[in-house]
Amino acid sequence: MKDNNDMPGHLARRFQQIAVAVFLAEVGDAGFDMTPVQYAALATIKANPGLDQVTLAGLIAYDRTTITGVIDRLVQKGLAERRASRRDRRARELEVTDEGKRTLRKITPAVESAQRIMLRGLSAKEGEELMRLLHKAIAAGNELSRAPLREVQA
Amino acid sequence: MKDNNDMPGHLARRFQQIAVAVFLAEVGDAGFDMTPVQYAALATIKANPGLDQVTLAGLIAYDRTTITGVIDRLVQKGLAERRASRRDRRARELEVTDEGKRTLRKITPAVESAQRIMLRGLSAKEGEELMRLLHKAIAAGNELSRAPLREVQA
DNA sequence: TACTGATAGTCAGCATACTGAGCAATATCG
DNA sequence: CGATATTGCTCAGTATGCTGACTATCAGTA
Repeated sequence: MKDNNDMPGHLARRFQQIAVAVFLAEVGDAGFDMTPVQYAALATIKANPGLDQVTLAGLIAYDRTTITGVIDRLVQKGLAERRASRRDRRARELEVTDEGKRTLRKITPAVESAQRIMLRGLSAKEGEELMRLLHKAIAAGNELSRAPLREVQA
Repeated sequence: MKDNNDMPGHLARRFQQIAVAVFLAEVGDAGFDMTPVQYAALATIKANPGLDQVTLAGLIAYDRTTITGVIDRLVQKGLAERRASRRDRRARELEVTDEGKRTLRKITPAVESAQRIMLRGLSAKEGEELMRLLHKAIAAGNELSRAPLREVQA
């Protein structure tokens, strides 16, 4: 009888659950109110100023319907801006505000600390191996979800 | 500049995202409408007939407030029953119905197929190593989430 | 036994995620 | 050019997951 705990799907869920809890705890202790999803979106906007929502979704593998709400909240907190594009009036160009940049700078240590904590049961070598295997499994399954990773076109 | 894709938290999210999509696709193709969370709950009730909701939550590491809705849906589909306990009038005893048992039997091949697909990018050895590392990381982080795994007391 | 604390379950509220539908704008092709 | 297809975004609806609060009940103790 196969136990739930021997199923990769169940382990995936539990690891993610812990990862989110650790992230929120570290970031919260540092005095910030931001989710992992919001952080990834904000950091990606900063690295690609002026990108549109679909491109952002592709870069971090979010569903396009999820991005809408995430950006709503970043905008509402004053960390990002959403402007109509002039080249394509359907699209919204995204920018990080000055306060968003300040927040990103100050929050980074807590984010990095969270990444260490969620691997604290593993040696450095095991941690790297886990990352490698996750990468490989994800690459093979990328197209199986509605929100696959998409590279930017040059 | 550390990329999102080098952060274990982000990889955890993506792997889980793919795992859920694969599960829903396989189970849906087999003609069933069940989520990974519902499946784990139903299978665990079947393996521990008469258990209460808090114990169930501990066995699969769900939050107790999440369990309520999951069981609501299992009951609504006619797959499980919720009865008041006679020993403790606060508690609800959970059972799998006959149809729930039939469903579990018939759905198992699709569930196992999903587990294989989500590891299809890895060799058998790599798949086992990924499971081992996830187990180890999860064990170390178990107490960091609000819904840790709890063993049953004998 | 009365008081205190802990426990089982639910609920409201918020934040992902997804399905499917729809609108507006752009791209493509006959 | 005009019909059609595609694309960017949003919205309604559903299902996790969590925080925090609340009720009912139970357990332990003075």
